[in-house]
Amino acid sequence: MTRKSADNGSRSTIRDVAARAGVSAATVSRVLGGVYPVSTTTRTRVMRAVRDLDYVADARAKAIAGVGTPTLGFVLDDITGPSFALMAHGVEREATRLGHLCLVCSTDGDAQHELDFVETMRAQRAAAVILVGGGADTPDYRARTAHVADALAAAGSRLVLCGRPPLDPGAPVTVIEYDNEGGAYALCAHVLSQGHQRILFLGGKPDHTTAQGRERGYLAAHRARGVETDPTLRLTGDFTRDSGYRLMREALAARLEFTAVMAATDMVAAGALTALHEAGLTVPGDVSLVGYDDIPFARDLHPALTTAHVPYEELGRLAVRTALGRERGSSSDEHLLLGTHVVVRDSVGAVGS
Amino acid sequence: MTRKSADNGSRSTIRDVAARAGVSAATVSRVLGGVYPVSTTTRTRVMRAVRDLDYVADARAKAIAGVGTPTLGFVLDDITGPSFALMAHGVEREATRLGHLCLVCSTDGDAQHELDFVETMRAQRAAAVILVGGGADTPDYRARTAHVADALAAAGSRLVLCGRPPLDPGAPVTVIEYDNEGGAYALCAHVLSQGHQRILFLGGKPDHTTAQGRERGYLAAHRARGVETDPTLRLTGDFTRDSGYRLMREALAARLEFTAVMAATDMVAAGALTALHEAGLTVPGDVSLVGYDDIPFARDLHPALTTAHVPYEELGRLAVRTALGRERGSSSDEHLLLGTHVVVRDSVGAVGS
DNA sequence: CGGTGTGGGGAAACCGGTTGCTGGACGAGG
DNA sequence: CCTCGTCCAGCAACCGGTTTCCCCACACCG
Repeated sequence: MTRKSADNGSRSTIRDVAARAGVSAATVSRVLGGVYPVSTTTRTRVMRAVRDLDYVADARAKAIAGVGTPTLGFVLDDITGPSFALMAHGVEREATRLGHLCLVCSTDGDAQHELDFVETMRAQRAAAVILVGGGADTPDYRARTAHVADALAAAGSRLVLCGRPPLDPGAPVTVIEYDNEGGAYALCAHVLSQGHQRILFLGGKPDHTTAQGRERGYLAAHRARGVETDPTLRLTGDFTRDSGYRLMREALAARLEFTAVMAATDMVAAGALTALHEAGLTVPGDVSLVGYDDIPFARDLHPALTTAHVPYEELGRLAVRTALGRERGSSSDEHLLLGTHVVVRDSVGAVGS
Repeated sequence: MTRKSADNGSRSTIRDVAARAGVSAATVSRVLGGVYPVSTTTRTRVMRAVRDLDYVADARAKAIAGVGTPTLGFVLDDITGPSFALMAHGVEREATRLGHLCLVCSTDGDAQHELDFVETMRAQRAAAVILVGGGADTPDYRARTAHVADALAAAGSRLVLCGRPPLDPGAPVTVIEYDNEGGAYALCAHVLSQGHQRILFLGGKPDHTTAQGRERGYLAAHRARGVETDPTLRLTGDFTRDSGYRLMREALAARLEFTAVMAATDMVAAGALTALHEAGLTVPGDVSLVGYDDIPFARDLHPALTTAHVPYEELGRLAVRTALGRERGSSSDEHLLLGTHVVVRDSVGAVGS
């Protein structure tokens, strides 16, 4: 009555199974575990007891004993964002394909929360922790992230930065980025090639590295073509749909002059598009528009959005693969840069046509 | 050299900390754990050792010992779907708010995979498992799900069905649904009230309960208004954007007669809208369109989509709350039904106007 | 018939924590 | 000065598994 009673919600232990099968716990473990020689009669008896009790071994106990499925932590800003969702999907698929469990946490941009979660993952002895999505690249950020990277590395785990500002070289970190600047450059060059000279840039937070990269591309494309940029055409907000909507309304209200809009994100572009429609402007007739990310919805906007495709799902897959399967040079800090390409749809037209 | 060597990637144990602080493991545990009386000098020594070694207690070991954060499992079809993402967000937020970890798994509609994951969750001794998203309501499904529900309940855990066909009464399951039929009824009634008589229904898989509920609402609204329904106007596909696009093209090619389209999903509506645009039809001028779900993107379609709002995020929150905080009647099977309401935007017009 | 090899299974140590119980040291009071 | 009570810390058992080591029984062979 003191223990081993199965009356309350208590799960049955391996010893319960052993007792029911009339063998020792060791034998049950061996039957279940694998390749140790066990006589057929014993095996059947044990299996029968297992089935009768509907026994499942405690994964945590197995983990502690050194056997068992490693888990992997996954942190993102907000699963609600389509690009994050795509990465999450990639991560999750690849993790389960490799037989890993996936602990997830969204931070809503709270850096402290993020750090806390990484600490939790360390306590969980996660095989790797994947941090996803851009952030502010402050010295403070670098220091703190480098510290958790060290802590993780010391524990035999690994920190993966995915589409996020890399740390100083030497930090035990795997970085997987995609080319924000290159994609934005190509995209902006495309718009410029249609004759547009004044392109409104709807950016993200000023210290957000993803936003910075895309703005750099925007600027570089102008420079390469010898087109001067007007600082008043560069607005900052965040990566949400509402930001795009609001920024666009403000730009319209301020009577800013532009013939094209480059949004830092497809979401921003979607909001901007709605604002344009509401103002009675047509796209691409009156103004051209491009986004960034190529989220699935981009083609269902009207007009279908010209944007830069980022292989988000593949990014997530890659993150877990490199995090887990880093055979050679266990401490080598890898850095991958995935390319992006522009996909032309219907939202940009030639100026003056 | 045999053990306790910290050379490889091995994390430090509580005994390492104890040794370094010159105390026993029990004392370290008590210092860290909480309220047990410990002298100040000992406490400082231990804390110092903890900091030196950057020690974090193994959460799995704690869990096994009966202390520690319970986790909770979360299964969905595909995190990429906006409504799923919303629910996932709600689940995750509420779980972390309550101090629980969140193990996630997406099944891509594979029932076997789903069952496997639930089994894994049982092995993890998850506090609850939340199954999200509709499925086929076959006898086989009921039997298998009921079985895992029993297994979970026997282990002191709980299965939560969220927006998904309920089991036979008596099964130890918490069901949280939203009113598919009612929402579809209201939505369809709204369309009918604008004078539309022939409404194309773009449905999901025939045996999918969510799709069925919405179709029932569609039919009931017709019946209530005395409008006859034409079976050839009810097409089946799935809940994806591509399905809507394809179905709409087929309907157009087949020269089906209709003045309005009711899509089973906003995603389906998005695809359908694009197909309509491509065919040179205007919405709502030539044909009216409604969706279902009120995903964030719905208002950025052009025209902004009239649809039924489902409180997905709240649904997720509620799921974990009821799953975890079921105080009274530990074995009572609860059943919650959340209401939906139609949100009118610009995609339906009066017929003949 | 006895020695040896081997297959099968149990006792016990271990994984990394927690906690009940015990006991020593120290201060206070008689 | 002795005794008693309190405070603190350690020993050891326990959580639920795995695995090493060992022993027993049996078959086989000389």
